[in-house]
Amino acid sequence: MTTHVTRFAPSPTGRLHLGNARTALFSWLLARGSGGRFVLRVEDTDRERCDEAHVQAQLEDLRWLGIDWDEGPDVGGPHGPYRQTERGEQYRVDYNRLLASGLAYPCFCSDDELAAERRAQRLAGRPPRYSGRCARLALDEVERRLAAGEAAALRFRVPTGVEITFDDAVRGAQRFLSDDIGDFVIRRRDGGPAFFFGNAVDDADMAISLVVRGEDHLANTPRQLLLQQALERPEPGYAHISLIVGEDGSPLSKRHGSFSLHDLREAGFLPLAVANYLARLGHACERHDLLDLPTLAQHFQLDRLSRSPARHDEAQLLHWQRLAVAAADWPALWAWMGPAVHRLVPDSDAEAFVAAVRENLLLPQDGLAWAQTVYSDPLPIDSATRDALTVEAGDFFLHALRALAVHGTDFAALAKQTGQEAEVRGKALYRPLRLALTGREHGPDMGALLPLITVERARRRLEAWASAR
RNA sequence: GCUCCCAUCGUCUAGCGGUCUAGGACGUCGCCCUCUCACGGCGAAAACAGGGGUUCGAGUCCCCUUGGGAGUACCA
Repeated sequence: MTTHVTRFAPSPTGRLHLGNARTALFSWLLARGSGGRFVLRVEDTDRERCDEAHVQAQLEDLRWLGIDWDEGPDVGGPHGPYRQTERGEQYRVDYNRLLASGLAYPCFCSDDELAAERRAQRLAGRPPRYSGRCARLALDEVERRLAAGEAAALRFRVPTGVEITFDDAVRGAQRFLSDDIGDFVIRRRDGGPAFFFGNAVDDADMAISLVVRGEDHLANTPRQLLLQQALERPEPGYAHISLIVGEDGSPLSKRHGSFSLHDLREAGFLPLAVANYLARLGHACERHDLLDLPTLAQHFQLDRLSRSPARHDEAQLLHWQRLAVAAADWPALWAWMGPAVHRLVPDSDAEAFVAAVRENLLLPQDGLAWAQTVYSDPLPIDSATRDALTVEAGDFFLHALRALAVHGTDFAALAKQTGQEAEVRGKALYRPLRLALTGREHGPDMGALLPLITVERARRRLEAWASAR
């Protein structure tokens, strides 16, 4: 098996999106599954939108998911620094090389001029590409303007009539024409590296063997290949994975609900559930059971990645969540349920409470609801519950009360005696008991629940019903 | 506009010219188990976007149409 050195290069402009998280996970899975390395690089060149808080938040999101890295801004490594804003030294060398060989040239065009140019091209039915105006400037004019302190960006001189081909690891052979690509900016007017440049140069410098990224970068790849060739740098392999779309097939966006990793976490999804879900979105995993990350990595295959966009599906996420909850141990679930539950449930009941309700939980809020059901005193009776019970025989709860006095929280014994005295069985026996004791028609095993409810609360609940008739 | 990518059950997908009366998972719906729900077991409904080719033979190869998506930025 090929050893993959992969990377994840987020731009810290906000929280980690579900799609980015999947890209990160796939990259990590490939590196770990092949015994390779995984590098984290921060592409923080957009000074307007990037900030340190976002960097920390994204690293935190990644760690939460279970992803770790061998090299990165916080752990260092042989190819650092791992923040693009700190790589000015590295970039300077390459800019000078390109300048010296005439492969790059300063561009003095203003944003307005550029916009006008594009508009005119569009109107004329031509593709909006840089005209190359500054590419033809006389050398002495360039020097004069530079000397006069005029701000200039740096553009890469794209060769004409060249065919750029590469073999995408998921999409196969790709072919692009250099004539379709306009000269693009590699250094911004403010001196910062433009995406195509920093991204391509860093991938080469950090010895990345496989760039895993969203399909939206597919058409960008020839630009980066051109740059790497011009700089005589090694070309990494590329794997362009399909994007995640919303349930309606349109690109994921705010209107589809919460889709940052952080939002999912806040909602109470377990990291293992999210990882298992993501690892199967657009990837045909032969295993259908809940897998830990190392095992997931073992079963992750590049050639089983789908080429078509994958829809986010809440039902599938919930499925993995169910399995993840079932697999978690009780202290984990207890912590997961959170302070609201901890306030209601006495510490001494914690383990028993989790054991009783765990099969009825999908999210922490479900735990809260059960805590309220068990520990509220008195238990509020809603009209639906009242209506559901009107059909029951009058003395039923008196019998139940007597049985409770004799058997305490032994639900099996309590039910048996109540059934005998009230002369009911099956559903006619268990339903009203459950309804009166919990206020709900469905729920955890009563044998486990009743000891938590305690004899005292159970008696008050039954009395309320006995006197209500 | 131009360039590129994509197209199998509702969803994620298997399928890499014959073994496909198209398989699995989730979801849905039955039945069983059961004090309820869930779990588990059994079963059902459910798809090759359309049209042309190529071929003895096409879900699988080619073209067109349609429908999605991306890029064409001094955003990544």
